[in-house]
Amino acid sequence: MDGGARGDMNTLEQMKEELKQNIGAAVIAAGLASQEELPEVMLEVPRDKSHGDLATNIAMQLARIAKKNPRQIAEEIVEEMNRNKGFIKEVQIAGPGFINFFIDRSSLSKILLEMDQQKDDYGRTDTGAGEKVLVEFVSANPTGSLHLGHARGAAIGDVLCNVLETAGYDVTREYYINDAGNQIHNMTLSLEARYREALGLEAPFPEDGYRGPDIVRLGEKLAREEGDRLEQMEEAERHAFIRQYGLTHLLEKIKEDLGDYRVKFDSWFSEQSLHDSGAVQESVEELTKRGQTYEKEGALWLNSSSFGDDKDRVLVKQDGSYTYITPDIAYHRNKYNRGYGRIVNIFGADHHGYVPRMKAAMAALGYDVDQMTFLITQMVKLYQGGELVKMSKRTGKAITLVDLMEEVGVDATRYIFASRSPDSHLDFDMDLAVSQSNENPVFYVQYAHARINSVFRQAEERGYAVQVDPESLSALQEEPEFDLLQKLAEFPEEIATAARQLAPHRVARYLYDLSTLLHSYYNAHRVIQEDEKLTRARISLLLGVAQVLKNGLRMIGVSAPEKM
RNA sequence: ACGCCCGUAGCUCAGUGGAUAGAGCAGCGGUUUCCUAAACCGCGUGUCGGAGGUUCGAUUCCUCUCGGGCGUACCA
Repeated sequence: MDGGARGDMNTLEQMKEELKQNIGAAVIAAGLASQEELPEVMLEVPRDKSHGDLATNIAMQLARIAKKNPRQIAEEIVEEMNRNKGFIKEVQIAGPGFINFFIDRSSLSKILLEMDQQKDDYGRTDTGAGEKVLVEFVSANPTGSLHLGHARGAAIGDVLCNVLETAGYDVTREYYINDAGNQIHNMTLSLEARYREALGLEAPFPEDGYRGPDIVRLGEKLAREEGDRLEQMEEAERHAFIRQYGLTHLLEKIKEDLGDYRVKFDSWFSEQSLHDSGAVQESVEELTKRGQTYEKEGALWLNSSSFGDDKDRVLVKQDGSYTYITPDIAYHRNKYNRGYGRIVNIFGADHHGYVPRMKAAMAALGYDVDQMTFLITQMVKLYQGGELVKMSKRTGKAITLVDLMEEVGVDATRYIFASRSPDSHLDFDMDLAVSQSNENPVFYVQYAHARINSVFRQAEERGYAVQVDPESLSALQEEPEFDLLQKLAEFPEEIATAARQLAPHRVARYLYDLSTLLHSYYNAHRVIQEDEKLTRARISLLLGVAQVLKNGLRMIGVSAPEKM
């Protein structure tokens, strides 16, 4: 905890809390419901401004309990509340029984003072109460380059982690390295073949090999560095060497590319370490001890169908080796044992079949499955020149993360992925993403930030101090100014909601909406003008907007330029 | 066959147990002696895929159904 910034409710939250209590008290005072019957009072910001600044549907919720029609109930609640007004300027009953509250606008400008205190911390809440959360994402096999799907997973995972942190969770970002299975053997054979090709030797390519250009390049590099020395080795020795060489370099490249993409992990967790420590074997033994395994046809099976899986799964094959699921069980068991209250796994849709399996395994081990959430990111289709770009695993042809960063840029790529719901099937339009025009939404938000800074530069030239001036705030009287203030006040709650719903794309939407308000305001009202007090007030307001844009863009990993 | 995701305006996508379902793009028409026009303002008759059900109220929840994507190994 860092003192004042976290934990304190901001102005809007205080108002809402106070109002909720007043409403609840009024319901009881009017004899409409007892304390026990009282539903939770819901207060929301109506879409339509003519419906007030805050509204509650409590009267409708009470219809059954009080056995009266909602409008009648609303009347009685309002009757009780009239003695207790405060910051509420006006109350109206509308529609089927909504109670709409209109806020005294002058009270909202206080938010700018809070923001001025909190600066980069504005938006933080203690919603998560410091709960430990492990977020595993990307976790691509170290067998080649990261592609389009990983780019989406990386962006969503990273933004989600930022959101969770801002909402007061204690987040660990983890990448699970599948450095022990069959696919690594495949990588080894593929790299060996490319190495031999680079030496000009006859080299049949393995059936299920990795055909990407990255392995070709790595094979050439290996040939340059080692010459034909490896050819003199025993096969086992050579494979061990190539395997390690490939793993090291491919993983390094993945780290480097993710770094360029502004994604950093706290932890790189090796599958091999689970084998080395005996954790895999231990997990099998634990499941057996719990009576959740059985032998059949020479294999060891997990009784996963008793825990919601379609069928039972093999843990140890006839030949004594593990299936891929077994080390994964050890891995997730390890996550639980590290004491995380919440475990979030972000997977691509092509692996979603794995979810019931892993949940079943954890349930069989006696863990609380509800602590573990799987966030599935849906497929990305890439369009270029109006046509679908085909990917091919067989030929290794695929658009990589590096391609996207080079052709589209990190800001636009991250913004596009971050602004879509994880479970929407995404059409990624390269032409639109690259375009430097108003078609590209990332510029819209960045431009709002740059515009404000441009105003600040002008203001400074004219001798204004670019800082919040508490004395001037009463000059903010225009409708769009109130809209902006209200939007700014909602920011912390928006982040908290995004965290609770594991919905990082809400942040991008929020920033877009805020930018709309800003651009509209900018076009309608001049910041710098004759009236100095008003000018100072508007500078104060824009400082708040710039701060939230900056904080929000930082959260989605997009730059906030001061000039464009 | 079964499981998961999606189906909302011409296109790309938001959204929600509530009031008249929204935004961008595309299209049409306006705005610049004025802090950046990458902007703003105006113009939308949508079976919220379809049918039932729960509810005072369903696009939202449940069931069924149609269409698309993905997945269902002693591969990973």
